[in-house]
Amino acid sequence: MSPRRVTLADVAKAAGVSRTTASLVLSGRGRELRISQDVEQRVVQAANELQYRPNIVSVGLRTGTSRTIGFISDTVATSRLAGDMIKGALEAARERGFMLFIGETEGDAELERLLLQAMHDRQVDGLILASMFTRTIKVPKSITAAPAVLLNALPEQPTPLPAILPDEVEAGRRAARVLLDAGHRDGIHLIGAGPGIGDVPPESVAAVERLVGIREALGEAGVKVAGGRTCPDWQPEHGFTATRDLLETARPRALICFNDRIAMGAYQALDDAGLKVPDDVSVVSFDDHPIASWIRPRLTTVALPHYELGRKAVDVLFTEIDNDDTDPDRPGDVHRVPMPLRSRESIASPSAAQSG
Amino acid sequence: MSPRRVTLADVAKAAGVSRTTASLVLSGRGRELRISQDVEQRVVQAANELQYRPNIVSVGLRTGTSRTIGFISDTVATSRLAGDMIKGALEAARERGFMLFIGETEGDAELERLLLQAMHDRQVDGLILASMFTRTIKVPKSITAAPAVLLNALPEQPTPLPAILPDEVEAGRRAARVLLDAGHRDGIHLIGAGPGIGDVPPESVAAVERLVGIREALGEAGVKVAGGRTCPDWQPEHGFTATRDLLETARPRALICFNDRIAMGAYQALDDAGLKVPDDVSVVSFDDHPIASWIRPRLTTVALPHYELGRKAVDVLFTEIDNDDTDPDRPGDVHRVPMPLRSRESIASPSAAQSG
DNA sequence: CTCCGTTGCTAAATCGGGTTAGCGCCCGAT
DNA sequence: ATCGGGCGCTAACCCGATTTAGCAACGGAG
Repeated sequence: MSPRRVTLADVAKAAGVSRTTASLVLSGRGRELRISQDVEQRVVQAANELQYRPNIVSVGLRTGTSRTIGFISDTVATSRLAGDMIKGALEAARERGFMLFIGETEGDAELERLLLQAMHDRQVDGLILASMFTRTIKVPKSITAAPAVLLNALPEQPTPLPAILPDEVEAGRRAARVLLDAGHRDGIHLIGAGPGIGDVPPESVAAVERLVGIREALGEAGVKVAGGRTCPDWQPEHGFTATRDLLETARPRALICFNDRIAMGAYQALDDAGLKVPDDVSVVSFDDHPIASWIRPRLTTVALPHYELGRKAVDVLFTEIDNDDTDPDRPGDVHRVPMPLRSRESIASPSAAQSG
Repeated sequence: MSPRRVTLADVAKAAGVSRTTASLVLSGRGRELRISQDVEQRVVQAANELQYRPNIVSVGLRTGTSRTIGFISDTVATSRLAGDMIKGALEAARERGFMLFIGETEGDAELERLLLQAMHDRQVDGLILASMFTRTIKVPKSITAAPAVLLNALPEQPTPLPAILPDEVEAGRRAARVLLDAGHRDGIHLIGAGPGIGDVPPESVAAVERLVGIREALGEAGVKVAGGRTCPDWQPEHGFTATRDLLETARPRALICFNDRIAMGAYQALDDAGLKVPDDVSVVSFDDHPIASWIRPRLTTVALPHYELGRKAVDVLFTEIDNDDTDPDRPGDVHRVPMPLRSRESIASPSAAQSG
């Protein structure tokens, strides 16, 4: 096919030295092993002229490394979420000269096992186990063959693996504070979870933590949640029905929607009821999904930092790779990545209208 | 760290044979090379008991392959588009025991060069060069080091690389036919491109081809496009302003929007003007973005088959890998993947109202 | 009895690097 | 003249597989 790759032997021959010498010079150990300036220069020049690049496969065989990390997620296709997370991981890895293997388990444990095997067979230097929505996962035990971190997930059983998660509690506080700052005190309703601390969809870490943050911040201001409705699935249609049902019995002044898709449904229900956002009802939400800036008025929302999560996962993974002396009994650190507020036009001060 | 991997030497020792024999048996060449049943059985059993898995890095060094393909795209983070494309490629690759390297160029030629290098250094068996929106790209010449295909992209200069693209012309015809079938003859306006064949955003293959298909299908039915407005960028806000401007001078009966985000903006403008979809105005669009089923009424749209595109790219790539005898002067085949219609609720027969 | 061919297996080379042990040379000290 | 030691470099082995070339044992033909 193409002209054979340039090998170290070619460089050595061109420079008139042994492969050993060429290897020492090019791996930067020439100085410490007293290779002469003259030889060093000849080797470097030969390498440049021949455009030599070391074959990473060969290096991998000798050293057991591959300059590669594996990114295993339950799905890569849900919204742009996955894309941004992968992008962050990709860039952080590239900065260190590492490539990314992508794998998708679709929640299938057997597939996950095969994928881990395939990655180990390729001698990955580390693994990222990612979930596309924040939740607890069962960590496969074969994971211990290489350093690993959990991304957007917490282990069901205690493990020494570090976890990288969005700071959902603080996000909840932030959403609540936006309403408080605008002057809201009454008629604050939740759509997607709540009002009680137990009213959350199963397995959703995000729901629990956001709810905790919301209740904390409101509580500190002496404000009570007026009501809340749990949605079985956080999709627009459920946001719509939950809000429509709410409007039959109450006149909310502000809605905290548990994600942007729910908020979109809420917008539709408010519109049907002839209520204007933000003049009649303020709306704040979570995620910063692309639609948040497509719907009108544009939605104020607390953003999931997907890109940063991906970067952070790689950063933490590299510290794991570097100090290999981790205590297998100490549970892994949990790293929280801040969720920034995106202020848009869906919040206003409560008018002098009726409360609910 | 972990107990050393089981190697072929371990299996050979356990079976009481040489590494050569073990290798022959396990690679299925035992029969042809007259290894006895007895020995074959001992080797297979030893391999199973020790849970032997060949080290792909080592195989790679010897054979020059890696059971890995590289997926290089301009960006992986735009909408779920990329995710589905990657997912399709991922599954098709996995079915053959291959893994996927992911890389992102961000449109930077230098980054692309480095990425290609990094992949060649890892001896990828093939490459997929993907674009996140259908367009023409400049093919880097170092690509020839391995079999490659273009995904969602056409080469600027003729190359022997095959290309995999959505069948946009047929999609255009399909969109037009939906309206014709519903009885529309007058007041059909285009939003995003047209009405003339040259009225398209630069570099957008999709715009040109969709427009061609639309004009063909309408022309065959003896129907003329009532008007069209080009959008500089296919985002909701531009769909909104284009539609708002249109409504100042015309009363359309049907809109063909060039993508779903534009259609979303069009919905907003129609709503502002007090026009109902689909009773006053029918709307058909392209892409089947998630929002198409979130907005109300749900949008009839001709779907981009991202998942299928990804699969197809891998399929075509493997035929390239298998017959290595490609003529470097013959231009590569162009494979078109059908774009299926998603019928929803945004189309109705034209009412007896005024035409525009 | 010798020669030859088949059968069943293995030694050794190979891929492309990294790493260890050590070789030859020159210089200064004894 | 001899010895010791630093200097500058290289031979040889290693990683874990595949593949080529070939060896030993056996049986049948001449």
